[in-house]
Amino acid sequence: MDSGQFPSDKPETRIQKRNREAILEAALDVFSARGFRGATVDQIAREAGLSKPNLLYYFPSKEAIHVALLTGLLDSWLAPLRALDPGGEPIDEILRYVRRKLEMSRQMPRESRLFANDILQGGPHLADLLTGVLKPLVDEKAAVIRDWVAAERIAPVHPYHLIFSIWAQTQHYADFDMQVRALLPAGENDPFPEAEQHLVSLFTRTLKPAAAV
Amino acid sequence: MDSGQFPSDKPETRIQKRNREAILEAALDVFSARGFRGATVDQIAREAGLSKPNLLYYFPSKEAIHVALLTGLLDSWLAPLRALDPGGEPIDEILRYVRRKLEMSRQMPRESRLFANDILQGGPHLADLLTGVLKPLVDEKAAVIRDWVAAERIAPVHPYHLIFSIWAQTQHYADFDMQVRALLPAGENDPFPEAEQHLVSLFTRTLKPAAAV
DNA sequence: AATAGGTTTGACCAATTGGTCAGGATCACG
DNA sequence: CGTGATCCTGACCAATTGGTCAAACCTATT
Repeated sequence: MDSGQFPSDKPETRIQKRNREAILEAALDVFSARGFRGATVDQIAREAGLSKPNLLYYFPSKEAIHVALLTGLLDSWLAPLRALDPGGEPIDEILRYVRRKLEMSRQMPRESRLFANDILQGGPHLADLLTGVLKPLVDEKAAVIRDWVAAERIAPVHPYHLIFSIWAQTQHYADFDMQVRALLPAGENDPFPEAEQHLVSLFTRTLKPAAAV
Repeated sequence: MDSGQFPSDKPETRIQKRNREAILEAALDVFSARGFRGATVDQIAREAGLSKPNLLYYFPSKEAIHVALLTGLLDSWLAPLRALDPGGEPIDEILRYVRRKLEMSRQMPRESRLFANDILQGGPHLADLLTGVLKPLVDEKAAVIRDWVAAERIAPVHPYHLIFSIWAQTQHYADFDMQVRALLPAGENDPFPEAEQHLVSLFTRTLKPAAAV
């Protein structure tokens, strides 16, 4: 149950770089669309333009590809939360976070579905990463929110559940895209502009403190 | 690509009833935990206490079990939304809906994950049901919300996106349960009471109209 | 051009999986 | 009790799948 992709001491060849990237790109496509078990190594290889044995020359196993993909993507996936600035204006900061997260659902729906697929099934490949790198980050930012509440700069709100609210609603537009488009009236084919308006308004109302003393 | 479970003219025997129920119960367990492709007929059969050929005596195929499960469950899954009463007090009605939906996430997480798994992957078995039965219902209730807004009984809000907000946040506690529990501080092992408080507060603030004239 | 190391492939394998089938066991009912 | 319908099973099958391997093929360096 190794993570694959250990950094060998030898430098990476041009070919290695190109193929590893092609594999991860193809794997993102296939894993996010069909889940870990639903994806086949053959599909990934074909989409990466390689033969199956050749793909397995670069990664020791299907699982290793999946883990390498999750680990490699986690950082950029968490960047918006990292950017939440304790020194900024609370409501601006949180709204910026909401907007960036929604933008990621729009631009990187495959990544969102990739994580969702794994967590939905108990996070067999993600659980460790979650408690290892996500939890400390969330604890840190939850503390920031708690302080903003204590200073009465935003309305009282449970920090962790506020974060869950942001995740749930923004990622919903990536993970459940099919449902969203199926249900929205036919006219508008791009849900995101109205989603942004809606979420900004919802969180503004949720967070604006009661009229100052 | 038949739906299975056509209503035969012959009446159902005791044994048929018992076994069909056992199969669907086992299938709910397995499909919700591993997704359609990740589930095996053998697992379902074992968990239902039957042999694989015996299970296939009751349902013609794995797909038929899945479809029968989804169709059979959809109604009870949508009951809370159906119960939204156009004649009731708007904010009470919506909050009651939020509470019932959250309660379902708590009591029926498997059903939530079952639907989530399918929609996540483009809804191969759910798309038709969605546009067929869910869409009319959502259109109807969105109209109710639109009227409440027009009558200034709740703050201005996009009806469809409000519904998405409710779904996303309540189902989050079922679908992403593993993540929620991994991230929440260790002390509290039951996220739901605080989630309810949080969501009630969030939607109250979102919906309460500006001070009356 | 030789050669050593990196890259690619076709052929293959064992395990798993969805599904079939012929026949045996059991049940309901006259 | 007998008999037809229902219920159940072991053995089997074809297809798919993750992974291996020896040999062939490139490519960079001397």
